[in-house]
Amino acid sequence: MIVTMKDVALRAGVSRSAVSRTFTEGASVSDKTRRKVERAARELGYSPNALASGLTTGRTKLIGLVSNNFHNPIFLEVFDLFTRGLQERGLRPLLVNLTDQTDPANSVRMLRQYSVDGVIVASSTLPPSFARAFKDAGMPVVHSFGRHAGASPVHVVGIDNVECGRMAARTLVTCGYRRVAFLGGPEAATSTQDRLAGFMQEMANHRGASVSHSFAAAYSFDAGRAQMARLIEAGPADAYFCGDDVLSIGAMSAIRSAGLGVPGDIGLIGLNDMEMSRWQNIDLTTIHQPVREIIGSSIELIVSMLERPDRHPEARLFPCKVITRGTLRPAQ
Amino acid sequence: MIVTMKDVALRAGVSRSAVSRTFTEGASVSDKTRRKVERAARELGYSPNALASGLTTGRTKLIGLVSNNFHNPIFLEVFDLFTRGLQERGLRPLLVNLTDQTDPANSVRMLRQYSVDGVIVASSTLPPSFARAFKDAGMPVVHSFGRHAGASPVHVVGIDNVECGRMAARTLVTCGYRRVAFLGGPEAATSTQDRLAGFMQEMANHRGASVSHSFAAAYSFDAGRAQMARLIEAGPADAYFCGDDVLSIGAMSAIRSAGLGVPGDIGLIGLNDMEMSRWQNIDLTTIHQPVREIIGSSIELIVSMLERPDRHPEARLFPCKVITRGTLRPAQ
DNA sequence: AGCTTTTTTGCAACCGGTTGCAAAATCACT
DNA sequence: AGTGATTTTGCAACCGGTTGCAAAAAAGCT
Repeated sequence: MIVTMKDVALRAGVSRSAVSRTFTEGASVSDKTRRKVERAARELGYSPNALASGLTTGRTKLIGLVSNNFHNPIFLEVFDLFTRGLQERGLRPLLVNLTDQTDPANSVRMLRQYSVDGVIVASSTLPPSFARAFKDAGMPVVHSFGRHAGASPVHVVGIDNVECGRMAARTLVTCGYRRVAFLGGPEAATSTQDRLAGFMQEMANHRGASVSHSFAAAYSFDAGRAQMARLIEAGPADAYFCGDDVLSIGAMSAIRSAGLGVPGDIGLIGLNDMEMSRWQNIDLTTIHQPVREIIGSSIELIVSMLERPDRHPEARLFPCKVITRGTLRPAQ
Repeated sequence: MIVTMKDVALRAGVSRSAVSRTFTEGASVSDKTRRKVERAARELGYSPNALASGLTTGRTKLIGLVSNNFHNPIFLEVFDLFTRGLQERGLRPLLVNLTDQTDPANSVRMLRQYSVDGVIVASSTLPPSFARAFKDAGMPVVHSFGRHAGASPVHVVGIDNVECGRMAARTLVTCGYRRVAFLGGPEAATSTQDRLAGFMQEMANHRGASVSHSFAAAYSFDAGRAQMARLIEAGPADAYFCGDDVLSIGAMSAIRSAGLGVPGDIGLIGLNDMEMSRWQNIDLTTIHQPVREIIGSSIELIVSMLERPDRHPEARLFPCKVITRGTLRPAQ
């Protein structure tokens, strides 16, 4: 059934080594035998078994793509870009879906069993320890959308969440809001903590303003809606910086359900600039995160790690910018 | 660095075979040696290499997950459910992102190189020939969200698109619309063709009504918006059955931008019932597609194919139902 | 042509596992 | 203890490739 190099060698009248060499970049083969082999391979429909070759070379061209964000619409774009980018470089994404219960050790073992060449952790909510677990197991790792924590032992590619918090605060102040608040994602998420920190830091420069904060249970529509409903009940602020776009949309829904208007009664600014934020019936003012650049850079990093696994870990942070749409009143 | 069965064998004072048998279900090992081996394995942090074992057993536990729908929000849920479901059964999804240019032969070769145990094609727009290419290459295949075409040579799990077309037509008629139309996805997509056929078929029973149809360039917000803008320009129908939910939302956006109302001036019914369709600022009446059941069934099928690869191909179609929300006027 | 240098080639060992087979060990029984 | 049946074990060959090494072939030179 399955055609191996032995079959090709036989048909081409050469040794198995010759076949192997024909299919390995930069190996020494004469044009004559290469042609013979290629012809035989074509006739037999042969293509080398990546797994078998990975066994000896130690290179499987498999990259673990680890994530726990399977509910945030922005991750559809993330998966698209990652899979495309990896494919273009001849790499294969092995997808790992981390549910809340999964033990890091478990995924580490799993990816080691498949001897992946590297791991991309794509998540803004996983703690840094997660990426480190892979590194400790000896695999090249890049943490995309991760937190840049002091001297991280692994590569981190993402945005400066603290700065985003400041940016949101400045924007709200510029629009003349006085009673502002942060409606964060899950309290434990590093991204939430950082955005809050930046937000508070910047607001501290504006003594006249009143600032508060609270957290939604998840980065999700329902969580945003529920939390905003609670806030309205208790007497809401004038404007909210929401942990991300889905959360913002949930909040918007709660506001409208309460008979209030956006931005008339309450202003909103999100973070991510996911595709649907520009949909006309959403039209969310938000902070744009350069997803494409982050992913491109992550892939570039993991590829370079394949050659130099000991490459010194670095943090690559990309600047974000405010996209003004219709959920904040105009700047004064 | 990497610990192999030889190391474990040495440490446990047994042969390599003994180690192998300890880790293979149902092999003959005495409790005594099993314990010795397990202890040594634990101390060394050993876990067997899935690729090496796949080489001899012919089972890699890798499943190719092939899709081209990386822009439709419903596919985030699809990927989530597939990866979870496969993981739970000890299988690993190898993701393949088909761009428009990719040649079927190419992906077939690629997946053969990694000797995947099976392939799940998850797409409503790919022609049946695509799934067949994998089957012809000798891999177990399931086409999820595919078309049930007469005697398909591969397993198909999905919905009856023709019946959905009829269902949409009946719903519009029941609501009293007289000038109705189908706003399809890409004309070439099998799902579009089938939905159109069913829609026309059912409308043929209602001679008083006027029916028309047109197609959007893709199942996307922009395509839906653009096409609806064109339709409004030319004088729109009273209600539209849209190819899917994203398309509907795009259409809705165009309608509102034109100063018209939904469902006041134009009614809309979508298909998919993706998560955001129930978001309060969208609130789309749509036909629910039982994604969870389709995926569960697909996985069950592919798993059963692992044991009996020659299993006779079947079509599993799940019933859909109309979810009434706010984009059609109430039934009369 | 004869010699040296360079390129190409096949052999054989190896990657990390699995498995048929026969020998060794254990068990059950008289 | 001795016998036969049953279980456990290690050997060795294999899965589909790669690669160091030395021999063979080709190329370059006088």
